[in-house]
Amino acid sequence: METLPRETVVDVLENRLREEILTGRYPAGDYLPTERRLAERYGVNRTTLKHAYGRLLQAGLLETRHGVGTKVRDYLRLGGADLLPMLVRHSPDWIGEIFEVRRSIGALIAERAAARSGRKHHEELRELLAAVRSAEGGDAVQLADIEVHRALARATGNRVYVLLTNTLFHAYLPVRSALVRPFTDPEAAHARLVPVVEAVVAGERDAARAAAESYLTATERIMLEELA
Amino acid sequence: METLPRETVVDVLENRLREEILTGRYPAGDYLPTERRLAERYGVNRTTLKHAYGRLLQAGLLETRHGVGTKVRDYLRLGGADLLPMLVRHSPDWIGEIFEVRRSIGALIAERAAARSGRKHHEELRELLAAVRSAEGGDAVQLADIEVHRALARATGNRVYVLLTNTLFHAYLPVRSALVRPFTDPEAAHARLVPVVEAVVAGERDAARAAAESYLTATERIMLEELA
DNA sequence: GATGGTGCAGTGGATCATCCACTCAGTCAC
DNA sequence: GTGACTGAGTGGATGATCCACTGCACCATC
Repeated sequence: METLPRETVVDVLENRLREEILTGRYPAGDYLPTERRLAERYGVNRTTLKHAYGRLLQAGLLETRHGVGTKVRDYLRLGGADLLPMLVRHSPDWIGEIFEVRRSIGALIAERAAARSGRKHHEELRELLAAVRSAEGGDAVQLADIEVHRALARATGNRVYVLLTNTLFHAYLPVRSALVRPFTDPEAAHARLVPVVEAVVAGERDAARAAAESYLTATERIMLEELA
Repeated sequence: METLPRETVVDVLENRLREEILTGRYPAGDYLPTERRLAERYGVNRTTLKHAYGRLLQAGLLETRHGVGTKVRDYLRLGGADLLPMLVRHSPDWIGEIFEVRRSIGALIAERAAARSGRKHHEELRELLAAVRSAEGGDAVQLADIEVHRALARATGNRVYVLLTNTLFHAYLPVRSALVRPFTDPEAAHARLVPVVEAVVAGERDAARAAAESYLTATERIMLEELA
């Protein structure tokens, strides 16, 4: 059973506003119209608008000052990686840059995991790797694959790598369905991952780094073919 | 002129709720009390509570289903790096892990910047480097230092590195004042950065990587002495 | 003319009461 | 059994209202 997310008014309004900001209709540094005016323009209640504002504020796109107004932040300069999902949704040319970073950090993680992981991690990695092979359907394989990468990040012993892995994964989310190609064949997906896990389990840092790099390069190539 | 942020009711409530979640009073997976009950418990209006909820929802700590309730997400497993600021505020032992990642990624950025940056970047780097030396006061030096790192990230030509740098910087923010030690002497701070910028400008990848690594290790050591 | 206080208009902050939409479990006719 | 229905409880959305804050024009004072 899957719970499908529903589009609330606030969701729609949030997306609309974000789009207007990202397209430059409301340029960075500019003040937005007043809440009362904007609410009227979009045909919603001011309270509703404020809920949408709250999210964009939390996301780092807006900046509010009581008694003055709300302005657009210079998000490209000051924003964090959590902006990526919305940036990708708005203009997919981010994907290439994300892939490059993913490749470098993935290699880093594999190396650290090889250096530091313990028996518990190794067992978990092997289990999750097996799950990739037995998953059915590209979607399930892709998710199983992601679980392996999460486990690799955990195996570094550094929780920040887990969060970073999630951040980069979230960045793919908006276009995930378009990136399912490398995972249509469970056997192939499994085979590509094996060298990485084996090198990590064997504790061979350089091999792990190299294996991760070539794994990521390979899947990346297949994905980009699809997008092109 | 500096605009000091004021604590609104929503701010206070948000922090309070976040703290209760991070301390495990409301464990991951559990449903929170209903909005009406919680609002009453904290002595605020339900609308106000919803504003606070909105932010925590956006931050990935909560998950709401219409007609059912609001539950705590498994943020440590599924959350992104944007959670770091609040995690650090709650338990500072994250700092060590953040430093390690910062070091690796900083080295990565320096290497890429050395490989790809152009004359424009070089000029900007030199200017910002000079600004470190002429800054007055630990706080200003620290900010000038950050600007150099932002510029290094921009010099990679990959915008994702800029966002990642910001994310890691945001993670320090809650304890920034405690990490000002390396920046009390502008000359010393400047001198530590020089090798990094010079290697990048010279286009020497390995030297840039090594210089960044040793720079980050050095500042990190000074910072950690302070915290201990 | 420069200074500093004051009032006002406009902004966002917070609340309240109320209704709508959704979910789920229990009920009941079939 | 099966399936439609109902009601209680949940979050979603609204509109009206008041509060707190900011910036500026104004003006008395010096």
